Amino acid sequence: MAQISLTFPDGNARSYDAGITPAQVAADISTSLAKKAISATVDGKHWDLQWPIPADASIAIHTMQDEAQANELIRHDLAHIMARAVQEIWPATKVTIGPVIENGWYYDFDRAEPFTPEDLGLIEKKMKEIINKRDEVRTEVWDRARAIQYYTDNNEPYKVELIDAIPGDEPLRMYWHGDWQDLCRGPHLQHTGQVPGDAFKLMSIAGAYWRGDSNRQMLQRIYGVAFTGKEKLKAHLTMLEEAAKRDHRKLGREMNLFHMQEEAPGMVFWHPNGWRIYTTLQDYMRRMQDRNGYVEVNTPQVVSRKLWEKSGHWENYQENMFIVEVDEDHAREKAVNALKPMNCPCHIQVFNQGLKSYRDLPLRMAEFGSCNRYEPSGAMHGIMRVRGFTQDDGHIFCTEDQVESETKTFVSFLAQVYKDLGFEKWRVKLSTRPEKRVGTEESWDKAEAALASGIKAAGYDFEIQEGEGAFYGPKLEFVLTDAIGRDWQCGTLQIDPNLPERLDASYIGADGDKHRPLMLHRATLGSFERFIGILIEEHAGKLPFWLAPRQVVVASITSEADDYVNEVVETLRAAGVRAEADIRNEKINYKVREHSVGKVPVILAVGAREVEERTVSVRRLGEKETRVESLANVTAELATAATPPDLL
RNA sequence: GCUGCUGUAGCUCAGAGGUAGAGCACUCCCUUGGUAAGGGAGAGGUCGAGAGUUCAAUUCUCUCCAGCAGCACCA
Repeated sequence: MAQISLTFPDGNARSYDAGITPAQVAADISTSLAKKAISATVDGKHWDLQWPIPADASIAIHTMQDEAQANELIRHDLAHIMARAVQEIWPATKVTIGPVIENGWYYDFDRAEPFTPEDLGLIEKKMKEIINKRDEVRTEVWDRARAIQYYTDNNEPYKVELIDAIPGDEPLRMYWHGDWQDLCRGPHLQHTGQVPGDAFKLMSIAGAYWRGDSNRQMLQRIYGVAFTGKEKLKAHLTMLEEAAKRDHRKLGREMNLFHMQEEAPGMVFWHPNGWRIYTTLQDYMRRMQDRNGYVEVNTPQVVSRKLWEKSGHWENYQENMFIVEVDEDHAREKAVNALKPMNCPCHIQVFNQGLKSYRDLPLRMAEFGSCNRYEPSGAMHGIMRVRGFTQDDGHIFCTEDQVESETKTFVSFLAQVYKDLGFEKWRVKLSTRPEKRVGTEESWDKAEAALASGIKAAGYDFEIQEGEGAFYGPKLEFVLTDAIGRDWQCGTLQIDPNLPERLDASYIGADGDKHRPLMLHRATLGSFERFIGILIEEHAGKLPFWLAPRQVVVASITSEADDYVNEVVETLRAAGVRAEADIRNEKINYKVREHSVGKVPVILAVGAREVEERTVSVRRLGEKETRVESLANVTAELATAATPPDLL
């Protein structure tokens, strides 16, 4: 038997027979480790204790203390245990796939009857039974023909299809949890009893397309969460409850920011408080863009079909457009228009007026552009995904050589904006060439490289989303996360050589000839609607003072202070602070509670003492203590806090 | 758009085949109270829309609309 050398994390190496399993290695080290071992990492790969190690390798044995590996195994085993439970309860159910995801797993089933919420309880109970049985987990490697035959015999067509889709003809790994079998890459635990029976929970049932293809069968997906211990599960569930309180839809109501109603699905009715945030943000963005060399324009909402035909949207985007037909009786001729779903074609129209010189490039054109898109009904989400929205849009007309430096400039600009708005964590994704695309490989190489080096030059890292680019060019996505961890693309930067071509944009070069500019689509916030939604969730409604729609409430403690309250409000307003009086006949406790719930950052309470001393009692949102300050000091302090960061 | 669920007062929700309730919010009165809900009274609803079954439907059935979760979509 050949010998192999295994190197442990501490640097020591031991010699074993080739084909030894990590379970045997653990047993060789100590009986206690053999008991506690759950898996191994062999040459960087997560390795089942039962898999033989063929050659020299590095090895680390894992126990439940290794959170990452333990979670993966627990969740993966639970996926199998859940599928087994479902098939034991409803034997006609067909199984498909069940991967580990963040915090848990899901498994997709094909079953005629829909699962009900009550079924989740049944399944959980059955899962606990399986865990208590401590059934052995076994694995074998089968050749494809045998596996296909097996699944055909067992009437599991989805598994057959999965095998067919696995490239090459390498053998397949099979796993058993007791008598229940699944096709699986592994690794897994050694018996079902290793899964903590009190640290998982089935969360929800939802539809999901087989293989993510909306033309195919809709399956039923069950989601679960699982952790290494029940305290961790509890902490996770508590976190979800807390996150729900930050939901912008809930806070939007509580802070009286906006509403939406049935008659205008996907459209926002902004209330005074919400609109205050919106305009404050817009004023800030306008100043920032002015300072960064943008020229601002404004273009029409309703544009003839003819332009959309030229731009290609009529052909490729029509189902997402609001088509506007003018009534024949009132129009000279029947005209078909569409509400603009994006601003780019209009910006090219502005660019195309008059001759442009290479000296004009890069030309940074911005618009707070209102767009309307007929989004699929199921896609809408509060104000984060809507049908009517305003982008902080901009298009940079430039040459190929300018792309990298424009990218760098834009990323730095965006980073400053996000920082000013209180976002520490955001991610950049680079989406590369998709399968269906236009343009040469060479131009894609250049474009992708220009974006990549532009981000690096600005000092940021990025992830790559293979094949996720637009058909005309690669793009950057700047992603923020909402209260419950869903990603939202906010900023974007896309290289587009296509639209300038279609709409015949050109400039005169140094050589006196006409040239085609490139167009960079870019947005920093993305849309005011989505960004404000994210902003609310990020700050749990407690916006930075300068952005807060209501900044200060001056509340009287007794009616004798009413005149002074009004004077304080006047003083603050004169200093540029959004202040309002609350001289209602209510107790100070009541007023403090109400304005705290309404997320007003500062409450100034005044009673007889403050009137006498010309002071105010300052209470900041989220703080218990109050302090008494002179009116002059507080006014100066709040005036500074109310100043947008770019004006400080 | 697809699967499932939901729709009752401004908000959060209860309710039953016989015509609707609570708490908070709102209005008025009493209370002038020192930092997260003082007390009392009052007003408020075509029970998402339409059709069907029934002596009778807000309740049961169907269709539509909207929302929620997930999937798909997001040049």
